[in-house]
Amino acid sequence: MKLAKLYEPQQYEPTIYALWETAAAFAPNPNKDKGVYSIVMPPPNANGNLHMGHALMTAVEDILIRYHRQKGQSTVFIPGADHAGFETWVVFEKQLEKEGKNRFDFSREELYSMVWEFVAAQRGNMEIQLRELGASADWSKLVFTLDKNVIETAYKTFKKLWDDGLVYRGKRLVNYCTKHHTGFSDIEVEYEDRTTPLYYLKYGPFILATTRPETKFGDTGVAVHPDDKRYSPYVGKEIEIMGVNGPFTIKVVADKHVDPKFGTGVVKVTPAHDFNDWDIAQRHNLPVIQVIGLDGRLTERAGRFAGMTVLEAREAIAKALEEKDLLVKVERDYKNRVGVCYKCKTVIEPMLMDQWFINMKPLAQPALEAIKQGDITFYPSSKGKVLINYLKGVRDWNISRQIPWGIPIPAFQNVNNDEDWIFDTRVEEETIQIDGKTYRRDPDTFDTWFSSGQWPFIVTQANPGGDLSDYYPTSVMETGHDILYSWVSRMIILGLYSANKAPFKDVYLHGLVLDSHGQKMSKSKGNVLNPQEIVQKFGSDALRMGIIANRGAGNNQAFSQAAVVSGRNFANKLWNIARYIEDTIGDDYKERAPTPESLADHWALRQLDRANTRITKLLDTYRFNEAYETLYHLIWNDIADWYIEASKVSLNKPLLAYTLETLLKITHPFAPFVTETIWQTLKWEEDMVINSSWPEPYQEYTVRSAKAFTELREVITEARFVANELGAGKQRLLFTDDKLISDNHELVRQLANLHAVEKVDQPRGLRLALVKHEAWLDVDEHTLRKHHAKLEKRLETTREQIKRFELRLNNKAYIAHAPEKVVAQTREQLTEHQALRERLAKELQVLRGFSQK
RNA sequence: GGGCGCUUAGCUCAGCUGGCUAGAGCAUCUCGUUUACACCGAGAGGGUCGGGGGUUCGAAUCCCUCAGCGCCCACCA
Repeated sequence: MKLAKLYEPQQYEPTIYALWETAAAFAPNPNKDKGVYSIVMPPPNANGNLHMGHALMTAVEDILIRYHRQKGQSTVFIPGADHAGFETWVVFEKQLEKEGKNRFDFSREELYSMVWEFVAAQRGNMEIQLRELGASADWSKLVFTLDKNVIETAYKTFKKLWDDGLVYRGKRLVNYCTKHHTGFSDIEVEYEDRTTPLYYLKYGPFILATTRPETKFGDTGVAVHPDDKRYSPYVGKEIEIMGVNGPFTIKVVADKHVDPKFGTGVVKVTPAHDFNDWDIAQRHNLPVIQVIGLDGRLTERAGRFAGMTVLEAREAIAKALEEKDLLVKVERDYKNRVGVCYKCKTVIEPMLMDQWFINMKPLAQPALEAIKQGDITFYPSSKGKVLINYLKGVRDWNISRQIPWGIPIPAFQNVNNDEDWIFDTRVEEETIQIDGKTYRRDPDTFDTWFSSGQWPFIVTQANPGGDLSDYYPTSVMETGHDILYSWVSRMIILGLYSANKAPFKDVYLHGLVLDSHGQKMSKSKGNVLNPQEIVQKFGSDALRMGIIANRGAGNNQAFSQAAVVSGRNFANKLWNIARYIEDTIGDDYKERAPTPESLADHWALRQLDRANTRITKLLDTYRFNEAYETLYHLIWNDIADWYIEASKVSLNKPLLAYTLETLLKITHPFAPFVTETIWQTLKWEEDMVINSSWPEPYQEYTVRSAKAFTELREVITEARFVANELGAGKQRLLFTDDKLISDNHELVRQLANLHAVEKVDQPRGLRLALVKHEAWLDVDEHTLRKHHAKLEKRLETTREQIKRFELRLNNKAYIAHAPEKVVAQTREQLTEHQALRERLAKELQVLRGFSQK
């Protein structure tokens, strides 16, 4: 035998993957007669390692890819690697710090090439890991997010937005991390509940509450609600305030933003350091004064407090105010929500900066319509609603980042005129000359999402491995639900804008893979599971099946090692089915004519056909867990438990071969390695299962024979059940004149583990509670009596069920309204249960007879 | 405050357009080494589908309501 007793995945997986790769099995079929199918892989971070989320992502995407490839579509799975702008920059800068270096000691070019080397050293790891996960991606089509074509396309789009007036340079408040020295877009900011003191200050004639006394040097107004009678005399007036650095005057404005019920109903307005205050200042023409610098320290404007950090200044100023008797009280345990940097948790400072913004409203409109019209279908559908809700309130997108690791923004500013900006892609030059004027380049880079938002059309229409335009729009975008806004929405928006078509037809969103206790995996908690370790331990197929089992779309769910173990066992089960078949018919058996002979043959063909139809339907609707469950039951409960066992009594070699071949084909998307290993070990016709065709519906069986087999199954199951209950060891089964049992007595004997199945003239012993057949277990009176109580209980349940069916059928409305099929089914059930009742009652009578003796 | 979910067996979760006795994996109990498989086989127990109301011949599924939990967004001077 070629197949070992135990399937040990580690022994085969690398070889199998290499086999596919050298055979170029992942390349799209040039024949597009059956249509095209494409998935663009969300590019993993080029310098990182894969986590469980990637394992789930790969499982789902690769199942779809392999399935559609087998269906004969020209299928491509396009891999990518992400430079991951800010993410990678954070890791790099940390390392730089460790070496005692500072980013400001280097030029942009120097830093860029340093990070490039840093990433290059790591690159390849994640590609190896994707291979381990079995991703059948076409590696010749891999795109790195900093490839020339990517940058060129990003520039083209930026130019188009520029020309269309959809991108603008604006001095705005942006979310700024003072540790990482960069601004963010609105959706990148995380919010946390923090305890902050709430200071009540004397402010001229008012008392007002603030959490940020350190910004008071930037105050340019005081605001009250327009309807607030307490303060209406002051509105519009300039009032004098005593401050820590002496008196100053300030204007009182009325603005609806102010909540009269909060604090004292008076707000100081600091336009340069608060988003709402900025808005108030815009509405009332208040000046803007910056008192916090990009380094997070107070500026000269703060007088003797200049140079202090925000927190230092807060304490110092509060103290100074107290000394001047300007501090009324402090609420120490006030809780408020503050924006923090999602990497370092530093409090985000709203900072007045010149940045490039994309005007989102006009761009979001077509995306909204596309989703509403159903041009894009979401799985789960609720995520479509979430996205619509987001797009309706979408705000302008800040795409400038003050980090060197990314695509340089192709814009230059006239050194003599701040307002004069031009588009130019000569970003490697610090300054350029045009018409005798000198322009200095923008030192910033694009937000990573600006280029990755164009990913689907970049990798299809500008793929360095060849034109893949025919594969745009892609078939489905599969990614994590946590990047619905940051990525999926931008892809839709920019796809519609640049390529005039939504970038994908379907969106399938998976949830987070949590640890076994339902906690989010994170390095700090130390609960991160490494997919590689799981693969090493249980095999790639096991991880794939374990991670999709019992998992619905869009929901976060705990990782279950038990499910992976179950997947490993399942792979082993399939392996052993193959072993049995190899042992029975040899490893080079070629005949596959699936001509059913025995009842089991007919039944097996029907089960295969039914399962195949069902799995096909489920995969077409992204119901992976149900598809897997269906497959699991087909293989384990139908084929292994029944058909293989039945074939030991009546062997049909070609049909056995056909069964295995079909199983390998439909299992392949779920368990690519074990199926290919078996396929390669047995010499099947087609060279590789990855290239095999998905089985067509096959109905060359007779339903009557298939049903007859299910009746035999009932006989066997009942015999097993009763024998088990009696606990009296191997039994003898008797029947009078039953053709089905007579014809299949050996099958019944073996599968029910009986001593013998015999035809008798006078039955004796315990009659089986069967509806359609009469059979007895040849047990003695003593055993029979023990069984009495159990029989009574069964009769009782049967009676209850009959009552329920009768009740339903006596309901005229039910007969009138329910579909005929359902009614007929109920009638049938009633008849069957009535027959069962008769038999059980009769049996009990016999038993009572014994008891009375 | 706005939006989106979740609550089903001891645990983790499936259950599509309402229709078999509500399912799976793991766990539990009983029996079993019959050469494909102990990563196994045969069998069993276990759920008033969060509570209440409604629509319907029929509700885990649709609607309302209450309770609990979670996520996202906005606001928090």
